[in-house]
Amino acid sequence: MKTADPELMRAINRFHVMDVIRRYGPISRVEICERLQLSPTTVSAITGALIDDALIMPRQEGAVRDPARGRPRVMLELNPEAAFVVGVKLAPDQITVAVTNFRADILESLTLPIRIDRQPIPVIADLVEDGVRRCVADADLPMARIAGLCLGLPGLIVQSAGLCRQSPLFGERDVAFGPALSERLGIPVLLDTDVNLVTLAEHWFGHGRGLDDFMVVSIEHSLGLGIMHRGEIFRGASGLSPDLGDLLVQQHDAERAGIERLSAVASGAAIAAKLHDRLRRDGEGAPPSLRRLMARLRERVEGGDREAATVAAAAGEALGFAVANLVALFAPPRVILAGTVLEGGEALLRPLRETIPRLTPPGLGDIAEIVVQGWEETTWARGAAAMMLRELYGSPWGTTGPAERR
Amino acid sequence: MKTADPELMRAINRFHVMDVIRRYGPISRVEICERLQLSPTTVSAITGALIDDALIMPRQEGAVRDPARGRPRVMLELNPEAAFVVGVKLAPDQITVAVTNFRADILESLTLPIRIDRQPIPVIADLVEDGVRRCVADADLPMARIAGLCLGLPGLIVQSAGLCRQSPLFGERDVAFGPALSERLGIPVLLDTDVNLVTLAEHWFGHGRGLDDFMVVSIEHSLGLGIMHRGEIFRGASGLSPDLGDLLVQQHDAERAGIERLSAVASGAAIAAKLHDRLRRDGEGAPPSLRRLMARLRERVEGGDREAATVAAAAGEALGFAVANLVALFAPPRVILAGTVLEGGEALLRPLRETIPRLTPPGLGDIAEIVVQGWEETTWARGAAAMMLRELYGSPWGTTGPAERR
DNA sequence: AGACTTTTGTGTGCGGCACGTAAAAAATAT
DNA sequence: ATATTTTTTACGTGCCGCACACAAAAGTCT
Repeated sequence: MKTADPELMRAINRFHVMDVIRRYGPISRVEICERLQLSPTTVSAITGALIDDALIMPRQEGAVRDPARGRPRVMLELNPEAAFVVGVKLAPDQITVAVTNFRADILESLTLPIRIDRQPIPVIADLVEDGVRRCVADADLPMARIAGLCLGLPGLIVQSAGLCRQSPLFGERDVAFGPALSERLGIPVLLDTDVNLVTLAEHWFGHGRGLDDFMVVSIEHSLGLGIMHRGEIFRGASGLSPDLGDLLVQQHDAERAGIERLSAVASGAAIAAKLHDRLRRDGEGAPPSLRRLMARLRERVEGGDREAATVAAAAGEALGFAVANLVALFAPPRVILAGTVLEGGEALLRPLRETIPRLTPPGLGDIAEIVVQGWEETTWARGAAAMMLRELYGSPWGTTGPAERR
Repeated sequence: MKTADPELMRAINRFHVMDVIRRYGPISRVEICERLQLSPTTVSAITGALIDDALIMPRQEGAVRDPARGRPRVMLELNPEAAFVVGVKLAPDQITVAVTNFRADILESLTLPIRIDRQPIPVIADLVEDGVRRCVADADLPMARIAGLCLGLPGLIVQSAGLCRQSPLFGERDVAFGPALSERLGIPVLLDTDVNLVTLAEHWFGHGRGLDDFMVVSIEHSLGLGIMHRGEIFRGASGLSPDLGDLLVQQHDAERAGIERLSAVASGAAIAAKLHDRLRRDGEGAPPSLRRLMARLRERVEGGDREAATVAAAAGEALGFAVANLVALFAPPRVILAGTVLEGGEALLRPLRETIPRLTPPGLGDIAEIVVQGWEETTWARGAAAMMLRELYGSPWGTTGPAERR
């Protein structure tokens, strides 16, 4: 923790004001005073400075109040054009790019269904750079107006350094992908786990709104775990976010009992591998995308394919085991399940839903509520934007918080 | 997070100065300036106030410096008599009480080998009250000079409320033991998990010194898990500390495969239960204390008792599994193993030591260093003192940090 | 040896900045 | 015009940092 000086004090309060305007805006100065327990003087000074910086702007209309007497309130809101940011998500089979404004509204997005899995790093960087430049151009913005970029990908990431320690997408370890992109595009680049972006998005706009503690489990090609803990994204000691795939589970189906990494049982990649075998045996080709594959899984299970059902059930139970352990540790009031694999249907979901309460410790069982979040391509993009915007808001100590539903 | 005002600013800096003096004291004002990057003016003002409050005191001697020229430094150090606190630890078979001064030096301690397990709550409270009053009297202090008491016990504790949600020591749930004791003794009482006290003690004085991230696994009657995360004791969402015993493990010994709570395999209580059967069968009486029991376990294993060895090995492996999972989540640079059960010897320790690196994810394997801490009765007592002192230091946001070895 | 210089640590006015209180000004409804 | 509510302005307090003065010892010159 830093020592305090007037500058820090100002930064803290300025950030709070920004944050309240983002969450509850349009909002008047008096209301900000109430929410933050700051004096009108301070609020006026800070909002004045923010208006001068064009980060927020006043709006005359809409100042309704019950007894509409007295001087009308001047509502303040974020200036959507104060900054623009780019969010990028890398997955094994696609690159997605989105441009948002200062309110994390998506202005333009672009999906490239390209298999980047195991491509050389410079090639991936090329693809990302092209995608970003194209998307920014489509949004009718010059690169100079882009304040920053946030890129999410699966793996072990040291966010602070923009370093990818390890990822299923990269053949190499310890890739400084953040600095490399920053160099290419000439803008600040944040690197983070894809699931952390979704976690932040859920916090600002989704099921995590109003909650300072919740957990997101994403089940795509890789498994991801995002933890919101006391309003901050939880990162392990080295700044590494925890990797759900590295958790160990017990296999309790009889044939091969033993300890395995969760990613070997329940990830999209693992399920795909097991299903590919099955499909090939039956003379079917492998579907091109994870989404298609999951649709195929569901068809098969509904068609009575026992083997496919077993694969799905094993995955669901293993996930349940892991989630129950996580609940025991973090006691989150809500667990959000997300990811393409959930489209595999009830064959996977039912065992998962049943296992979690069964294995959760009795004292905590009533605490965690399980929510399944239909995956929207836009969710993560807003998350990436939010992650970058949080930097721009100038947070003195980290995360911000959820937006009010309006 | 609070909004900032000059008062908070002062509180932050004042706390920092206190903390630096505790960690590195005796220390001169200049050195404080260097460490905290505060101006001499500020440091002088703050130390002046602290001296006025008799929390710290100057000391002329010992102001050595390489080229011993110029005005000699006035060293500042904590005033050991600024406050006194009491630490209490409850275990199923004993109550331990210690009185410490403002530097967490133990002045007087007292161990009552009483089985409190399942006694009615008021009886336990009586015993604690008596023990505390006696120990304070032995330290030649009137109760009025005791600034507070911190009590550690196994179970699920909501520290902020002094509430014991659940404990192996109490027959009831949701016992407001903190307020009850506070009422009886007329002093502030903090309630916390016993392992959190040890964790804080390790941070201030032990193997966690200088580390902002580490984990403590305590293996006594119950299993305990203490996590130091970014210099703060990690608590789950509801303020509950995670309970290691609630973690799930796979039993991979053939006879009864399946999912079990770790506490059913590796806790002192579980081992004791299994061993009692064995001892009774052989016509031996059950040893009175956990420590004795563990000695017996070791004798047996060294004497070639296969069944005892199996019990120990199963416990070790299950613990290893759990710890490996925790390492995957928190990536702590160090894991401290502590607790009476470790005195059970290599039969338990070896499998534990072997399992952890085997199951730790490859990317993190080199990160976590495993340390076995010989259990000292004094450790937790200093922890309890530290926990209470931290409050007295007036921390604006939580924990402090390690002391410098001198 | 004694006075002077050098060196370093500590305390004191002063300005800057941020917050808060109180009162004035602004802007509308009655 | 009056009442009411919001916002701004004027002023006071507290804290930090700067520059400087003061304090105390070691070295140095006469």
